[in-house]
Amino acid sequence: MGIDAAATRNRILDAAERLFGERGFAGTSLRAVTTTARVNVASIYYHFESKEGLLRAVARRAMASVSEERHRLLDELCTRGDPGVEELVRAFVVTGADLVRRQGERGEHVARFIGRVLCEPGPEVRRLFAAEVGHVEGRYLDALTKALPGLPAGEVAFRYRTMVGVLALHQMDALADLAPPGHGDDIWAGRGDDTERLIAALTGIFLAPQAPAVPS
Amino acid sequence: MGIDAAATRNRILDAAERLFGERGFAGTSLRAVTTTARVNVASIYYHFESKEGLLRAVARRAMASVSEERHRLLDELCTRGDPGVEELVRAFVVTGADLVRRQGERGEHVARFIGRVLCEPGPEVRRLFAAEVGHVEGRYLDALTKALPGLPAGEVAFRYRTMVGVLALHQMDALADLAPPGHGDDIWAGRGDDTERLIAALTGIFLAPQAPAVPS
DNA sequence: GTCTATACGAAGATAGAC
DNA sequence: GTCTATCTTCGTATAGAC
Repeated sequence: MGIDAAATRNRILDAAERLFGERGFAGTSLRAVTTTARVNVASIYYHFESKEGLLRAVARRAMASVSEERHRLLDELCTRGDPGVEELVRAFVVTGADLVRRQGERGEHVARFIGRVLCEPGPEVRRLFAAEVGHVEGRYLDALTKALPGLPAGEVAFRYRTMVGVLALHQMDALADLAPPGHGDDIWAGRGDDTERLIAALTGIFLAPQAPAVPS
Repeated sequence: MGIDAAATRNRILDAAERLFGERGFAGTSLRAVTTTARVNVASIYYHFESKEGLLRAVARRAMASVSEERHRLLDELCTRGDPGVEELVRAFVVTGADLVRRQGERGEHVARFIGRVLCEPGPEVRRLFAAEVGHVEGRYLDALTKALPGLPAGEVAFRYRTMVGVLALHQMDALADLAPPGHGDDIWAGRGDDTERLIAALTGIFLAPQAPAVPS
């Protein structure tokens, strides 16, 4: 693969990452991608085989960015001894902002894209996501479990996934839109920097007492 | 509007509710809707003006079902004096299960649909959602604020919306899919009845201490 | 008021020249 | 590797029959 081939591939990935994030997968046509990437429709099929192949490639790249960032933040945190719950949550939440700081605009696209991918398409992509970020997830789960003695690992995992979901929605601004016209505008500004309240709320998830066992 | 016209209308609404919930809005073609509803393509345009009009109609009907259920549960709760945080969260979460119990399969469709609608399309539909369920939201916010003295109304609203988001993801099984192959299958069964752990986690959100003010 | 038939464009995908 | 041309299918929407 020549240098310009790689460049083409990357332009396609960049465009798709942004558009999928903004309009969703089903809502984005390949033609929209090729237009903003200034490439031919056929080149997508050459490089990625199909629209879904493109999605997978974008997803893998985006996850890789996030995973890398998460690993870095976690490493940093662990040099100062076993981190507490809130520190772990903070590191997790801050990843997005950190990505923006390090990668500029692309960081936002990555965050949006991941938010979308997490709730839009079929389960397949979510499972790809799960497989791709498995390593970091494992480290986080271990650290959280250690920080939360008395809470079974299964419970920690459940709450971890809840956190992932909340962060995804937050990253695509889905929560801010829920403010109702009459009641909410004044009591919740929305769109501000909600990082701190987000961290507080998510930490609360982990610190909640264990649910009573259900007979099932 | 004749009796069979209303029947056609309802068949369309039922089909759309289910399909939008399963495949998303952009991912569902009108042809798919008309096929499962056994009606002609034109009848959609006759009854709903456009695809988006159909979405709005489906959304309104679904919200109405949920709102009604929520009001009922909240009424019931308030007859026994001022409810606590956990009781409120439980009533909120249980609505989905209750809807299934009362409406059968349709309850599941409604839940899925609302989950989708909440995170898929543009902000417009989310705002429609917000407007439509505004009344119940107001009552819940009031009750929660009363149950949480010391937590500013804005903070309660933020956390309430976080709860709505988590429930939406949960209702479309988005969270269960995140279990990674190697690590999670054993420690979190997924797909079980997670109602109790969900209630515990969400209650934790509200009981978390307030975040320190951010300079902004 | 409701359905049949169909127009029209856009979508995903491919073959083959360069 | 990249682009042109084209195929097929599907989606939205309408005009007109009943």
